[in-house]
Amino acid sequence: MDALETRELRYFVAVAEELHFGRAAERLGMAQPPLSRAIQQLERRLGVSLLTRNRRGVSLTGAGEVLLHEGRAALDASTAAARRTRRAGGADRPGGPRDRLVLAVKAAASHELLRKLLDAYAAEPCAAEIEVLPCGMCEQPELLRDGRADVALMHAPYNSLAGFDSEELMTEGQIAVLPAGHPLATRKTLCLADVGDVPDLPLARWPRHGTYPPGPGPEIHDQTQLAQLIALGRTMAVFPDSARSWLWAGHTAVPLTDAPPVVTHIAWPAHSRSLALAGLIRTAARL
Amino acid sequence: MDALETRELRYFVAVAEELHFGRAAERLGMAQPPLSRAIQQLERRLGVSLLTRNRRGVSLTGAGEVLLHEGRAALDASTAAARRTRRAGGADRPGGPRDRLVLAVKAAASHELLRKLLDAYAAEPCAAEIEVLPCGMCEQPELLRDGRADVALMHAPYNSLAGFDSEELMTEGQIAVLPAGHPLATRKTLCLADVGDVPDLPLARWPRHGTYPPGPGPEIHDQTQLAQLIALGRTMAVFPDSARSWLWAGHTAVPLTDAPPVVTHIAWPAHSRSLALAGLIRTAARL
DNA sequence: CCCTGTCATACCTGGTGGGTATCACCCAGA
DNA sequence: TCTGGGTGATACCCACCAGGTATGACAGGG
Repeated sequence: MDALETRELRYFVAVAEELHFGRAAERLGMAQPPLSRAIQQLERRLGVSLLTRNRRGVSLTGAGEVLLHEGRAALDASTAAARRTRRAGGADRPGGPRDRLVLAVKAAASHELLRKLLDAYAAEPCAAEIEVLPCGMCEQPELLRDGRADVALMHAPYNSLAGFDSEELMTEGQIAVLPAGHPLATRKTLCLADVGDVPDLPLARWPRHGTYPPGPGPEIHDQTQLAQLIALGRTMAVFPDSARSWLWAGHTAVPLTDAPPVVTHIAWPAHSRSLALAGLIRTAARL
Repeated sequence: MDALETRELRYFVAVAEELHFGRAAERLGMAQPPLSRAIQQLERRLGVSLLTRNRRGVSLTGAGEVLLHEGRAALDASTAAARRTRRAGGADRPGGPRDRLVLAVKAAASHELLRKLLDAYAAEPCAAEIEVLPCGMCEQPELLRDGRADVALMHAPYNSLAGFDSEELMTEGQIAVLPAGHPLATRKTLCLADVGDVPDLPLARWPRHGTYPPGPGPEIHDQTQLAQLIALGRTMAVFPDSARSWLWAGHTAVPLTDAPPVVTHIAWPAHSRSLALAGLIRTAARL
């Protein structure tokens, strides 16, 4: 049973995402006819039809959907192989560059825990060099899969730990971050029902994989913007307790009594076998 | 950051496993010179040296070890993409073949739980077809990774669930399976210390990924052979409680009081998005 | 009915993957 | 020290095929 060529996967994923041969070809930096032919050959090789070419455009068959998912995973694995190999390059020459780990952390996350972790790890004998890679609210899994990161701090239940190994580091409650002047801000505690549907303070919406969930709240793309909008009394947001560290003067934090606790994990690709990573995990587990 | 071509990975993995260009080329069905050149090109492309060609043979650098691991994973992902796409082929045509799931199960496992699961699932409306794939004692992860199976029954702590999603199905104790006439077989219970080092009954050894752990016991490669050797009084083995279902007349099972419990899980690749699979998992979780 | 936008087909070309022949090197053994 | 077997690297050649251009087939929309 033969593996698909990376080129075939790259082509198919482009077409499946664009649902348009011309645009896909442009994105791939090639002409449309060879792309059409390559997809046909792929379909013939697999003995399966992947796309239905109906009048005015293209759509995916069931098998096409499967190949889109699996193909993305395979491409990620392949680029991860290239990246991690490059990063490991030369690290075994004595006197060469030291082992190096890339740790993905939400840019918006509190840095208390992170600092503790980095300090504790740096004190270890023969610790590797840690490069901290700040990322968005839910892109750690992607970074781990395609090899841009080796290990990440994730927050259940916001991030899914599916497919990774992980260790639990910390559990905390959640707070509602409100404009200081708002009536709700005078309360000692709130529950989810209180904050879910406040007409003048619709919950801000974060993008998940590039698209925003529906709802009345404003669309947010970075934390400063959110902080601004809260201070202006336009929106509110729900965060883990440790978010108190970045609150502004115009903000008020009120504990949410019935919000699910947020659990910070350190997570890494399940098949990792690096000594440096094992050391970091051991350090983290001891915190 | 470009993904590596499948061909490059296949070549490198072959060389890294054989540590010999000639044999690797033979295994790949090609001549040695183009293989040498391809590996050189790969090293140049990555800007990293992967192999040290010393006198009399080849060995892996640190980066080479990384690429061997990551490359295997990428190749598995790629063949999984091909296999799963082929399997999904045509399943969306009305009247075409139904959706089909491949369930990997240890050939030696008791079939009580499996039968319950299959019966319950078959009763579901619009259940997919389940193909049961019997496998060895620890190859389920491999089958899931390279797409030969979609879902598996695994036994913690014998199988590692790392990298998969899973649901717990059943917990059971363990027993020692002994020759009926042996003095130990008269005991009501045993503990691990009792069975670990019996001079005339060394524990049988199972292969793990093709190699046998060291020890005095006989090397086993299938369950019938093991049953035979136990009945002959040459060895003993430790199994989950449900293994009682295949005991022979000449065997005696004695509960182990301090052996870790064996937890049967249903496990599947973390990124799966198939409706049929979701149905099977729901059924399993309700058992 | 033509025009436009889409994907497929036909045909050509250059790059490259793979083959054969051979070299360079290292160690073993006489 | 010479020689021979076994290793990976180099030189060179060829055929195939990935990719390009030009064009066709077909469906809607004005």
